[in-house]
Amino acid sequence: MVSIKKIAGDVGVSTATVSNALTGKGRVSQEMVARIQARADELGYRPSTAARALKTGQTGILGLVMPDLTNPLFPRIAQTLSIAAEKRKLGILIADSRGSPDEQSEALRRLLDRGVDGLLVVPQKGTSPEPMPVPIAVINTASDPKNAVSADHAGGGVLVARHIADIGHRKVVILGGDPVSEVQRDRIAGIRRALGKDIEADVFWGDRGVAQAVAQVQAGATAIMATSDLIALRVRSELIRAQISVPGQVSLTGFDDMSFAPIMHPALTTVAQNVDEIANRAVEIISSKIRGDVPAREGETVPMRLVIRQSTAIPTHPSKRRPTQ
Amino acid sequence: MVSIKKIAGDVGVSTATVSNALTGKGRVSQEMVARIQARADELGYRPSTAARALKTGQTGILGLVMPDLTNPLFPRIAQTLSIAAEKRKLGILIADSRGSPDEQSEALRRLLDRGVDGLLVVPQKGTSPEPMPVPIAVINTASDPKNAVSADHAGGGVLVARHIADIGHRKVVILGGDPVSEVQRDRIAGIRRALGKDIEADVFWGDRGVAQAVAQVQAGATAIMATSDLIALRVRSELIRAQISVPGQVSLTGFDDMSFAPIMHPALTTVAQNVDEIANRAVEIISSKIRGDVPAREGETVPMRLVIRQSTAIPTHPSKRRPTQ
DNA sequence: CTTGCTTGATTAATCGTTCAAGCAAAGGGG
DNA sequence: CCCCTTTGCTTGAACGATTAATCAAGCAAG
Repeated sequence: MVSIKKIAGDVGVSTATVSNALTGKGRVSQEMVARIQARADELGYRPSTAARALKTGQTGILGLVMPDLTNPLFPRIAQTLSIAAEKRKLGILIADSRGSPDEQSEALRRLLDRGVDGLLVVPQKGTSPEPMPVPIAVINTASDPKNAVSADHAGGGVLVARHIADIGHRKVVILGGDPVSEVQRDRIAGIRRALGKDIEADVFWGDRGVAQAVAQVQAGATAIMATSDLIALRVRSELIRAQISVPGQVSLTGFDDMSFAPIMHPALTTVAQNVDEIANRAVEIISSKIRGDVPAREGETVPMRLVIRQSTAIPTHPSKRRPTQ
Repeated sequence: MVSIKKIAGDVGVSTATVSNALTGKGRVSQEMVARIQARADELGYRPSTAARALKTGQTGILGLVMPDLTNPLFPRIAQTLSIAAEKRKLGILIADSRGSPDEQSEALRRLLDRGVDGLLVVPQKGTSPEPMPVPIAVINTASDPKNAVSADHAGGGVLVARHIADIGHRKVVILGGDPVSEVQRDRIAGIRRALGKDIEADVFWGDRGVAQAVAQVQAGATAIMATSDLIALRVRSELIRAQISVPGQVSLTGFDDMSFAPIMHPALTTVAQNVDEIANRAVEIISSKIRGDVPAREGETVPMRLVIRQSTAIPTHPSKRRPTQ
């Protein structure tokens, strides 16, 4: 390994000067900087992150904790996060909290032991991580806007609900996966708010809810609004089994615009998160906190985007349609 | 931050003794070890990874490079990898090579700069990473078995093909996504081998291939074997549009057992990778190389598993069935 | 009583970098 | 001609651990 010392020896200066020249900090003449740079390049010098970390107390590494790396949204988050982090010369160390809050704390501890400079946390359903010795950015917790960046889940709910209302549905089913999830509760809250009281809406949850939703369609509901594409796909299967066509007899919507949403049949109308924006803001928050600045736009929510595809349509049976005002 | 020095001062010994006591290396009396341990626990001592890394030259961090973090298989790989690594007290730093071989090299370089002890690489389609200054484990390259661990893609092909043959199909379509991918070529090779020459099989590729496959079904093919669940789902949509039922008129198979495979309709027959096994072996290879041992079972391939669901069935039309011998 | 071995601890160097403090030379102002 | 400031570089300590070398003491054997 070629160190600063080697370069110093070759060029005939002290190590401090080399350090200064390379980092652009102290006072070094233009000419000297050039000579040192040149030699460094020749030797293929790479600074030792370990030494630097030891001296400065900063590793340049961010820890990323996800509730379950198996989460279908994880790839996109991880990717954008890693790109955003890289721009700021930060690395990302991953940890999996495997479903349990205890494991989440464990994961955080492990990351801290590794000396991360900051933490990016997508918290376990229903938990909010305790205060940490390093800056932390919480992703997608709806409730607590402090140092958190989240999609506007309620706003997303409003978007789909309005779409469904606009095209004339008046009896719908809302289908959630797990009532523990704040995110899903927020989405539902948004949906209900936008539906208003003109429109009849039942809320069902989980696997049992899927069956209930189908039954409700047979009882006259014309739209099913799922809080996740995964749930929507499950419903879709049940609907086929029950010989109910989409969007002919019932409209179907999801959330998150997962990989399969555009290629399933019919292509699913859904609400997409602006993952890029979220990831960038999260990293931005963290890195400004690390620098000691006050992060801008902290706590602001990121708007979602309605993606209208083929799974939603005007209710066929005129009697079920809402009269246009 | 509490350091070894603080503990040494408190207990009244030298830092060397503390280091020895805590790591269990040199010669320290039982009693002294206990006292030091106790004090360390009281103070909540955490060794500085930076200092250790600087001195020993080992960071305890593995770099993970994936061709595209958006890959639907990534979550499972990342999760198992991170668990496997953690067992061996290793961390995982991620990097994304964003589709291009150049970016892949870039990503590798960045990880090396961060001082990783080893590299886990899922290579870009059609590339194999050049020799590296640290141990490397290549995941899912079919061709070069050297320090690589891969699913037995060809074997997986054999499995589905045999299944399809067994239930009596005799005219089938094989549908690939991208001919550049060695993995997909291997899968197809396995399929063809197992089909033998009794069975008529056409191979199509990409988006255009989807349409061709559907046409071929209309011309009498009774099964479509896709090299990925994603492609299978796409075909499924086209089949619905063409009013062709699955598995009634055509059987459909995929690869990889992705999240949506069990919940789409009909549930997809597919071939699953043993992701756990692959990840564990990869980490095992790396960590034994780091320790300087010769890794066991290097280059061996990991068997795939056929998951039979509802998308495959005996061809309905007797004339299209293969006569049972 | 001397020699030699074992045990349990210490000393001091080292990893590669950063950074405050210091210092010599040059230049400018009075 | 002297003093002060600026420039450009050096000195040396420090970060927190590891580790080879050393050493004192205790004990057994001869």
